[in-house]
Amino acid sequence: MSTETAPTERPAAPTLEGVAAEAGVSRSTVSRVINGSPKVTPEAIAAVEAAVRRLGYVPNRAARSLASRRTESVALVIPENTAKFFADPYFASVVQGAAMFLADTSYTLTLLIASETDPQKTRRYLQGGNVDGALVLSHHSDDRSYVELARQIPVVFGGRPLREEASSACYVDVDNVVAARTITERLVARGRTRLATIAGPADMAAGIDRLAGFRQAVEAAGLPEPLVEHGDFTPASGAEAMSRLLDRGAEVDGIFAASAQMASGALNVLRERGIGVPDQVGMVTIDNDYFAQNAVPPLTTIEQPTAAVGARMAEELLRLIDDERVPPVTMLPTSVVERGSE
Amino acid sequence: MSTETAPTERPAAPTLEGVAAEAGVSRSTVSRVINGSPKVTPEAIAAVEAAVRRLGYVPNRAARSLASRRTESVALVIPENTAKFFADPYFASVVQGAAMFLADTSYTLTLLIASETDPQKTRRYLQGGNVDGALVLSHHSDDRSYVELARQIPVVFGGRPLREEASSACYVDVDNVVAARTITERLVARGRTRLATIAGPADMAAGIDRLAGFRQAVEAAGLPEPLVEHGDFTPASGAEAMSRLLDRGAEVDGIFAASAQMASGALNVLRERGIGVPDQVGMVTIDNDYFAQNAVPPLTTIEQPTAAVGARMAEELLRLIDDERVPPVTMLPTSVVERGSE
DNA sequence: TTGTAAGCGTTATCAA
DNA sequence: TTGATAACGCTTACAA
Repeated sequence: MSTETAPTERPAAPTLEGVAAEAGVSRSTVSRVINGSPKVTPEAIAAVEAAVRRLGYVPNRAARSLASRRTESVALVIPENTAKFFADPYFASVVQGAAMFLADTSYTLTLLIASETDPQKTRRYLQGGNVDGALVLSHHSDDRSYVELARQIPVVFGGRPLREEASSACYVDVDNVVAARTITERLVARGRTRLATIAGPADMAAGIDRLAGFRQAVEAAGLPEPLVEHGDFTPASGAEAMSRLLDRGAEVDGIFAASAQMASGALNVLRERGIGVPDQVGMVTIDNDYFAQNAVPPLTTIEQPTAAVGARMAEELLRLIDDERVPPVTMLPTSVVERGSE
Repeated sequence: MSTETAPTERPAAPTLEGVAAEAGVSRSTVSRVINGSPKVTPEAIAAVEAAVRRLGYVPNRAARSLASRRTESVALVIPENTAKFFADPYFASVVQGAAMFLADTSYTLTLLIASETDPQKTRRYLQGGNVDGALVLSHHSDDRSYVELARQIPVVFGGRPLREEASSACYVDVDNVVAARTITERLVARGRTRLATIAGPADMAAGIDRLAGFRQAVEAAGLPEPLVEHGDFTPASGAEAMSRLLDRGAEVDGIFAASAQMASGALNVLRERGIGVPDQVGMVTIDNDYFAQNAVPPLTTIEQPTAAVGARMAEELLRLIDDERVPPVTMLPTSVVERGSE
């Protein structure tokens, strides 16, 4: 009868100590080689590297972290309420950008869903030395706690946090005001004069800024007070806002939807009511995702460098972790994608 | 002159030792309380918990991991080549399901982008004791290495791995054969007789299985040999496949697209060529994502419990980690969503 | 039930 | 340049 009880037989992983023995040097020297210290002789390096290869040695992260007091990992904080977080192409792309950037570094990305029921859990995790820093993709008005967090550990926000007073935090974003103004100007250039907007939430920076940009364009063109209905950036909310807009009875010939998802929902309503785009009403939006691309008709929109936003966030966070200076605000450029829907 | 040089002043985090002193017990007792050991008196528990609260103590993950030899974290392995991984609503939803499930446990989810240029990096990470297990969402033919990996650490696959010989791995999936057959039968029930399919990649289980299910339905109905064109599940590939299908000149009155994204691309081509759906040709697909929902016309499709797949994967992985037995194959049920496009 | 003490695998300090 | 040796903060036999 075998005395083995373990269902899975895993050989003990080689340790730094084992490598030291194999290479005929001390643990310190092995550690130095592993960490690329310059103060090691070529022979020692060679011996250690050979031993590492022979044994298939991989440093133990926990031990390293315990001794060095650095985890080499950062958290990506995602608000739980954004249940469909990943369903949003914008977020998906930002995450992708951050993940790809970090993949080329020694850092690891930990996904942290911020529990609504137990916000403390998130803070405990973040402050418990589990990560060296955090990327926060909230955007919501309740980002208050994260702004505070930024005083405790390095944090980079994706999108301008509403409460900017805490200058210790830095963020990466696009200029939503300019983007909205620019795309609205296309509507104006097409001769649209009775404008309306399906705006985003009034408690999110992107919602506020895009509405502001839209208003700037309307005023600059000397057009009458525009109609405004709010949505929450989702297709369904866009459809509802569009209905409300139409039900107000006012004539509208140009619409700026603050997100392509809302534009997509709005287009469905227009189609149902038999209103042609761009024949009867022009439509422009923001986000060059598949909602904008596959809309019927395809939409003239603003393209944001979403992956670049994520990558830049990660980059700045690592800088912050290394105690380097980073600009408090980084604005990435957007561009217009012309598709004739305006 | 101050002797402080640290740019950021962070007070030393309270340790278990500090809590022990504060509570007037030994470190072991604190540890027991923290870990919910039953062998502690209520008084001791109260004292420790009070001390923990007073000090705001948070256990150090690295130390705990080092001592217990468990990391309490699992990796989500994502193939780098799937550049638009997150852009795929299916993956996004599975990740979401896994993340939400884990959020309610003590486990952490680490995003691991599998570098193509340096596959060893991924294996080293996975085998280096950085995680207690891994969730693999590859689906591709090159999942060979991951199947091997499953012999080293607990692994749960999302979607049937092509090389199933390694029975040490387990996976969670839906029955793609049945799903494809079922939805194709709707086409048949509508009286469609000249069927075609825009199939998925021939080197992915989902592609193979859906094609097989489609063929089963065609044969069962006694219909003639169907036309087959392959795509890679993306909208663009669906459009191209649709074009090829039409260019073959054969009359087709019913199409099964193996993914809603491909169906979406195909619909664009049909629209351009003035072919009405469902008037002239019926279309059914798989995935009840926004591509299916917002297609024109909205598509009759198969709904998969995507989030549940992710949650189940995570659940089984934790079981595996606890050395419990889990079924090698878990099939989650799908359902038909009728929208009249067939 | 509680405490003592020996690790867990690295890094870091300080002599040599 | 190298090597002892002491942390790092926690878990876990083993004793009491």
